[in-house]
Amino acid sequence: MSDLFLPLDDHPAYRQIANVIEQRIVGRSLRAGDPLPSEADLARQFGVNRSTIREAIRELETHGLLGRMRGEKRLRVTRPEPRRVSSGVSRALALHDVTFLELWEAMMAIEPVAAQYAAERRSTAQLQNLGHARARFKRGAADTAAAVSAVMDFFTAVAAASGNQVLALSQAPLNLLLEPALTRIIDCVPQARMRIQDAQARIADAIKHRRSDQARAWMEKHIRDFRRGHEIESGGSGSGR
Amino acid sequence: MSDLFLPLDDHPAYRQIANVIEQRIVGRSLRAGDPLPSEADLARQFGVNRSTIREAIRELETHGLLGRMRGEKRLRVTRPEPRRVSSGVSRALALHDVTFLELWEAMMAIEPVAAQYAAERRSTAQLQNLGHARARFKRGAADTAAAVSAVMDFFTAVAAASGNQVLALSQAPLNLLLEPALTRIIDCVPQARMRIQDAQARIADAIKHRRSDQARAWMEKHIRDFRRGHEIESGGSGSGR
DNA sequence: ATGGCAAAATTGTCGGACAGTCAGATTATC
DNA sequence: GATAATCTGACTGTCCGACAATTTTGCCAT
Repeated sequence: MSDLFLPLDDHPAYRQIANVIEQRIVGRSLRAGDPLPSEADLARQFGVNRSTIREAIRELETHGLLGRMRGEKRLRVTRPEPRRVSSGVSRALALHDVTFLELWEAMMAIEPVAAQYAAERRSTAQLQNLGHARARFKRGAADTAAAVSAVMDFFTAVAAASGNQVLALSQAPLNLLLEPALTRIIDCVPQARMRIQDAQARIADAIKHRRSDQARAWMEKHIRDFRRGHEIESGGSGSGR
Repeated sequence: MSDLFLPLDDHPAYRQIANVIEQRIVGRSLRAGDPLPSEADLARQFGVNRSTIREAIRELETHGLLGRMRGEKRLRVTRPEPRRVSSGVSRALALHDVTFLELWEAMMAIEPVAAQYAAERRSTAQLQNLGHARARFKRGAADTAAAVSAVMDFFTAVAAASGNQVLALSQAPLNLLLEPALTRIIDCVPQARMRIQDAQARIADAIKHRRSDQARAWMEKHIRDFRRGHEIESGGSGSGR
C-alpha cells in the first residue's frame, strides 16, 4: 500500500470524530465491552453538536465496532462479528458482478484447506456442529431454502473448526455469494442433494477421525461437484450470475 | 444460514431507511454513478427529518455504497472499492487478535493460487504493475516502510493479475494484517530483503512466461519464507502479534 | 458554443425540544 | 425484611428550524 488510508478531504467533523474514536478502539484504549459515553457527553468532550456525534457513531456502528446487547440502550464497544463483516464483503463482491467461476476458484482455494485444518484441530463441540448441519440438510431435503441454508452452515462449521479466524472470515463471504447459485443447482439438478449429502458424510467422517489429507481431498471433490452442478444447471457453457 | 438478515430489532428509522436504499442499490434500481437525491428530498420522500436521513446516509457511505468524487458535493451511488472493504475486514481481524500463524495459513491458501491464475491470465499492464512493485522494493531497500509497502503492492498486483475479484478481495486484508509482522521481519532479519527480492523475481518471471505451476510453487516457497523469517525474528517459538 | 456571474440548491453544523424507555433509587406491600 | 410497585433521571431516536460555506444551475453577454 503506497497510499495511506484517508486522502486528505477528511474535513467533515463527523468523520474526524469517527476516526478518533476508532483509533481509541483499535488502540485498545477502549476495549470490547466498555460502554461508550453518552452522546451528550461525547458532544461536550469533542465540542460539537450531538447531531454530529450521532453521525460519527453511525459510522462506527456499521463497521461493527460499536453495538448494543439485546434491548440495551447504551452503546458499547464490540468486536466486529464475522457475519456482519462478511456480509459487507459479499455485498461488495455481488455489486462487482463476480462470476460463478471466480467464486468457485476462491472456494477451491479456501474450503479444502479449511477442511484440512479442521481435521487436525476440531474440538468435540465443533464436530457436533458439523453433525447438526448435516442433519439439517437431510431433514430439509424437501425444502430447497432449508437445504441451501444447511449447506452454508456446513461450510461455516468446517471453517470454524479449522481454528483459524482468518480462514473463517475469508470463507464467510463465499457462503453468501454461493447461495443463489446453490439454490438453482439444488433445484434443477436432481442428483445434487444426494451427492452433497454423500460428500458431507465423507468430509465429516474424515474430520472426525482427524484424517486431514482425506478431509482436504473430499472437500476438493465436493467443491468440484458444485462446478459440475452449476454447469449442468446453466446449460453447460458457464457464465453464471 | 438458518436465519434471515434482519433479526427483529431493526426498528430505528435511520436503519430501515438505510436498508431500503441499500436494497435499491443492490437491486440495481440505483446504479453506480447515479446521483442520490438531495437530503431534503429524501427526507420528504421518506417522510422523516433530514437528520434521520443523514444518519442513514452515513451508514451507506461507510459501507462504500455511496461516495462522492473529489470536490463534489452531491453523493452518488458507488461500487464499494476493495481497499475500503478490505480495510474493514483486516481491522476486524486485528481486533480478534489473529495469530501470525493464522494469517500465514490463510496466505498459504490464497497467494499461491492467485499466482497460478495470474500466470494463466495476466495482461501486459498487470505484468508491468508487478514490475513496478518489484522496482519499488529494490529502490526502497534502505527504507523499511517503503520496502514493506512495496511487498504489499507486489502481492496486490499478483492478486489483481489473477483476474479473480473474489481472490483479490480475499487477499487484500491479508496484506494489511501482514504489515506489522513484515516490518519486523525486514528490520530484524538481515537476509530477508535479499530473499524477498529473489522470490519476487522468480514469481514475476514465472507469471511473465505463463508458467502457472512454477508461479504457484515459487509463491509457496515465498510464503514459507515469511514464516521462517517470522520465527527467526520472534525468537523461534512463534506467537506473533 | 463559451465564458462568466448571480441566484438557487445543497451540505455540514448548530441549537433546542420532546416522547419513549431503560436503570436505579424510593416507597409501598406482604 | 424481602419483594413489588413507583418515581426519577439519564439517554436515545426523532423532529424543527437556522445559517455559513460551497456547489450547481440558469442566464446573459460575447
